[in-house]
Amino acid sequence: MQALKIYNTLSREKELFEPLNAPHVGMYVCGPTVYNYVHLGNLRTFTSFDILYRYLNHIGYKVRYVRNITDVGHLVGDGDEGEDKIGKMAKLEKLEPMEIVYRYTNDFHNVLRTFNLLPPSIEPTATGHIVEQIETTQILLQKGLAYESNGSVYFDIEAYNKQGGDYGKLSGRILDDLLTETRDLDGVGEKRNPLDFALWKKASPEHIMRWPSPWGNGFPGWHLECTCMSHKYLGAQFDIHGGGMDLKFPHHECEIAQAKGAYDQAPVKYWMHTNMLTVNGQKMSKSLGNSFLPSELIAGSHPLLDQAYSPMTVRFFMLQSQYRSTLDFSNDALKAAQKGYKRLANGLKIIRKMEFVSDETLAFDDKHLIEINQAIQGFYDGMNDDLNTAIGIAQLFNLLKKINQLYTGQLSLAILGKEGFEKLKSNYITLMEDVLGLKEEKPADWEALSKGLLSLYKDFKFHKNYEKVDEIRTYFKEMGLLVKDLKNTTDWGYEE
RNA sequence: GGCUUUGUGGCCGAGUGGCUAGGCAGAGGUCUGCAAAACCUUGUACAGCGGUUCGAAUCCGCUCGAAGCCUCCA
Repeated sequence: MQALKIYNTLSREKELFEPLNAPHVGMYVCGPTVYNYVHLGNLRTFTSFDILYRYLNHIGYKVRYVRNITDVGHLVGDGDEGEDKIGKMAKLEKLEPMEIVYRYTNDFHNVLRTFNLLPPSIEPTATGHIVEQIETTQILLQKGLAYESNGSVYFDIEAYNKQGGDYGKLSGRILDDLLTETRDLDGVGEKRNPLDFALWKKASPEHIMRWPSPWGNGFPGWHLECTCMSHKYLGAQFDIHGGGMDLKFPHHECEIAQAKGAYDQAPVKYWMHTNMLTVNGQKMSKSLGNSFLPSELIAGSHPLLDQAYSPMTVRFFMLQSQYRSTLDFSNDALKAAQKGYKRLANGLKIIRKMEFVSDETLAFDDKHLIEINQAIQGFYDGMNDDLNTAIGIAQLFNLLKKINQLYTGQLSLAILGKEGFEKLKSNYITLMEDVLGLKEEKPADWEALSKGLLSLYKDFKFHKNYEKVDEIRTYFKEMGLLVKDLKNTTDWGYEE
């Protein structure tokens, strides 16, 4: 097993990853609120955890990866007073909330598939776990860590900290400072303390999404779902919890408080947070209006884009930086990424078809084997150091050099030796495809090629070179297609 | 204002006490019908100012710049 180190937000240090129940690993990642299309910044976070998931699997762990879908409870605007995001969209578009949820859940899944992210083991939804959320709320009430107020239930942060809680530890906040800052704010309303957050909210008469509860009709608070679902599927304690940095406070802080309060133990061993994708130095976010949809990127249809970029180009671009660094989006950077990715993809295409051929007349030189081993080791060293995909990619380029040398005949297979070749081939393919998830993008539309081929066909036919004419017909036939000689033109069609 | 980061060559982006990151772009070369690709060679970078050290881009301090969180956000 590789000695993987990951940066734990809780300790602010890189720690050796030691699962609670090796070889099993429990991993929870905060998924999207499905009230709108996911943008590129969201995608970066999920891509980072896709790498973690892939790498853990690759080095032999059995991972249960839970990533939720938030389909209720996430409110618009300030704290606990705003409208439900999904309910709002439903009203706006005159649709059922569930129609909103499904539309954007489908979009989310399509995007992730396009960018070659593996699906999680379990993808639970908040609305599917109302019962669990009510139960957890009851436990917290019983323990005196929550209170009911006008049909809503709030988590009592002061009570929690008096009982030994450490609200603020994850994000480095000092409770007294938080209290001082928020004391001036008005509109505390139902809450004893402005920091207290909703576990259960009473539904106003016009609120669409509502469930019966011991406190009347209402809906769960946003932070609660993650606590309940991670607890249900991963247990009271699990290994990894991830999400974007912007969720550290208050969302993850609240999760810790709820779980510790209800189940008396710190829920998570390693907290991981991914950094933001920026555009011209500013965080990409919907409210700033600088976000791209993945579809706009692929189509090149956004005013800030010079051209279209393929999904794997974007994936490569993201993997060139470490997940804890901000990554600034720019056309120049993406264009450079495109060239880099295409080079790697060419390597994949080349090595996949290459087989070892021995040649007794050439002497084996272990220099190349050593270099290949170093590159492979370098890849693992990089990945083991808090998933440094930038180093991983750099090592892939070192392997690529050998592949290209073989391809162009500047290095012969015999000199490299069978062991070196097999290592080169299997590692290059596995590390690139399985671990980094960078696959070949084959041209989906072969219209241009077929046009060229038909043009040659016409030429051969005109010169009565029927051998070549038949050869071209065979190429089409192999794809289930048929060349058709029409009166005025030549075309292809599907073979019936 | 508080908390947390961050400032690397033309661009992107790793590294972090002494040893080549890598990619893109640029220059020279090999190859080549032309071209492309590929390969080889090529970059005296680490915001500024002090300090610690035999030695700092890397540690410490200050200054300046940037970002994130503190309110929904991946």
